[in-house]
Amino acid sequence: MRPTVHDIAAVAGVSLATVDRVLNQRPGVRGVTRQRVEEAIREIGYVRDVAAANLAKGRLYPLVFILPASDNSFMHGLHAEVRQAIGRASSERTDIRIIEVPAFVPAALVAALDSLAVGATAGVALVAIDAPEVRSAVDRLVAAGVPVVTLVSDLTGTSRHHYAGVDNIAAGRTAARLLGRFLGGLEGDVLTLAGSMLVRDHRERLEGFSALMAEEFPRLSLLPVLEGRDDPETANRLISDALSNNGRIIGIYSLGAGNRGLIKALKERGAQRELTVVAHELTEHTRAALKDGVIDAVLNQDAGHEVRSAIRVLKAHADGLGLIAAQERIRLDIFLKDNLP
Amino acid sequence: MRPTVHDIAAVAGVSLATVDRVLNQRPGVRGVTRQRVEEAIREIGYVRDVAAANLAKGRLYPLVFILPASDNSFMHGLHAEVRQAIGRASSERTDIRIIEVPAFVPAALVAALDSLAVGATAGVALVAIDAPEVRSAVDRLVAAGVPVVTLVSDLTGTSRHHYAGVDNIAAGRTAARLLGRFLGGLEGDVLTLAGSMLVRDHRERLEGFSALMAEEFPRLSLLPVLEGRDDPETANRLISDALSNNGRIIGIYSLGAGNRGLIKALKERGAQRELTVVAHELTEHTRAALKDGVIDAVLNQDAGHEVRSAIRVLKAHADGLGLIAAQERIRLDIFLKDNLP
DNA sequence: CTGTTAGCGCATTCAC
DNA sequence: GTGAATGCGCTAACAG
Repeated sequence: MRPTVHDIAAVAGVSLATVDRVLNQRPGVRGVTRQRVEEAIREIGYVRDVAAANLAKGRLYPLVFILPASDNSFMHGLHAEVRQAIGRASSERTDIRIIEVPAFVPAALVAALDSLAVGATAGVALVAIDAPEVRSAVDRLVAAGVPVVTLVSDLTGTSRHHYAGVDNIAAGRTAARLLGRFLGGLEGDVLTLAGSMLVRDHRERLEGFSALMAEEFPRLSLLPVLEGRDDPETANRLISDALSNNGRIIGIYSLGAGNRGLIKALKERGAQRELTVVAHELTEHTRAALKDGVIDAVLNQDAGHEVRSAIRVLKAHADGLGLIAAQERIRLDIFLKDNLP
Repeated sequence: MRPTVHDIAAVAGVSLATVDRVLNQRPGVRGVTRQRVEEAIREIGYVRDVAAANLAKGRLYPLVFILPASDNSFMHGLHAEVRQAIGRASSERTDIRIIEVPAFVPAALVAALDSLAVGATAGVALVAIDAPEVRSAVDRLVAAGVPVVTLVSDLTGTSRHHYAGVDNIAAGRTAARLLGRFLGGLEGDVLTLAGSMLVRDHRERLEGFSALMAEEFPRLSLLPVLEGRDDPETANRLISDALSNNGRIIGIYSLGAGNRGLIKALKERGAQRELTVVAHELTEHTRAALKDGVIDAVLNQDAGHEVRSAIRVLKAHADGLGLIAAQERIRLDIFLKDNLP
């Protein structure tokens, strides 16, 4: 049988209360006594039973998810995953609240972060915007002792504890290799469509894509990036115009959301053009386009995994526990029409 | 506050013991009383606190993993993941035992399955061999009330509760499309290397690969499958011979393990031949080969995920709980040299 | 058949 | 500073 607090108490020759004080680093124990208890703990190899502790404490984890109110399928999916997590709240001892903020507006994000009552929240997950004021707001929160996890888009150079999302530079490079190899030895122009260069994930994808393209596929030349604000309408217009004005385009990398608009534009061109297309995020739209052959590959991040991971990480951090690193790594999923889930 | 057994007892006007009997479907309760309790449960929306229940029971989950003693990196990795799970045993209330059996020997697997003391084991995970005697042994175990999960390779047509592994037909199709597209419009022969047609996963991969090749890449013709028994030496010899004897080979699909031998053969040929290669399972060998450009893509199943999933599923089944389906889906990972973990 | 009671491992009052 | 006692939600003897 695995040792308990009673065993510690017996070995150290103190009472349960004292053991507990030491375990939870609370004051009111003489240095010598503390030493004795800590030695006993090490000696018998005690490890705390978290489940029992949580039961006794009636512990709840009040978590906050700050999500952008973007009207695209990926963000809808992310919202849905958080709501599903809310549905599991009782069995996971979590109490999750969603704060919606306008997309791409740093001030709104800062306001949301600052609104959080420190002490009343055990952890925060946010889809970060890469702006200085957001950085400071995050740092303030962390300094106040609140665990913070970035979701989908990271915020480097801050003290956030963890990033639950894919490696976007690797994503860009992967997209470039797929596009380059799928195009064989062809020569022509490649179009890139982003949401906004304000968010780090999009910038990084573009960076990785451009770098590998330059290194390995010199016969393909990159057109200046288009910014569609992850909005289907805008994306549609931008792509349509570009295809009309440039007959040399043979490949497209859509690295943001709002692919509905892209797909519409591609379908309108129809069989006129043989294009190879790589897009991000598996949604009902990209899935259908993949099946139809309108899109050749979809790179994806599993929103459900990201949300579950963020929760695990925040909880673990809230009570100083360890994690299974491999379990928290968010993979870059590559979908062809053959391996759709 | 969420309702407890006390609330049920109060509403139903019975004692805790009776509530418990109903909750755990134990005898010794009159029909009417049972009804009354069940109604109270529904009325107040009670859900059992599993952690508290396990604490009170001192519950342990004695699980058994039956693994083949194959000498290849993938199986070594799988073993390692199970051992890591054993390291987490105390916090997960599991007691995991590994039974090693010779690879590809149905009788050994059957013996291992039959050796399991029913009642003393809360669940079994096994890398299945697709043979009739194995089927019956699994069915016997399930009939005796032991939850069974197949790992890596499935056993359809049995009553096993769950399969923790990838969709191997989809894997084969995906490999075919990658190879086909990477080869552009080239014409030539494609070689397939399997471990053994005895295991279902290899058969299915080949099936998916052949089907898609025939459908979409008629200019590539498939050579008869080679069986390397997942053994590096054998694989090396088979591949070397094939490459020497046939100059038309332009692509290779290695759908089993033992890739060390394949890679050695490829390196010996060196720059003499421009080959496009897709292999399975990310190991130190395939990873290095991917980086070197010897292999173009690696399809992988995350052994860690498979093991953790098998454990979650067995535990959930052992006490009749639900799962998060998406969390238990084992993805087909596609690795290019750019998105290696 | 049903109820009382004493834990599981830990945290937390409230005395001493 | 330290300890004894009580309870978290649930289960399992043991009585009745």
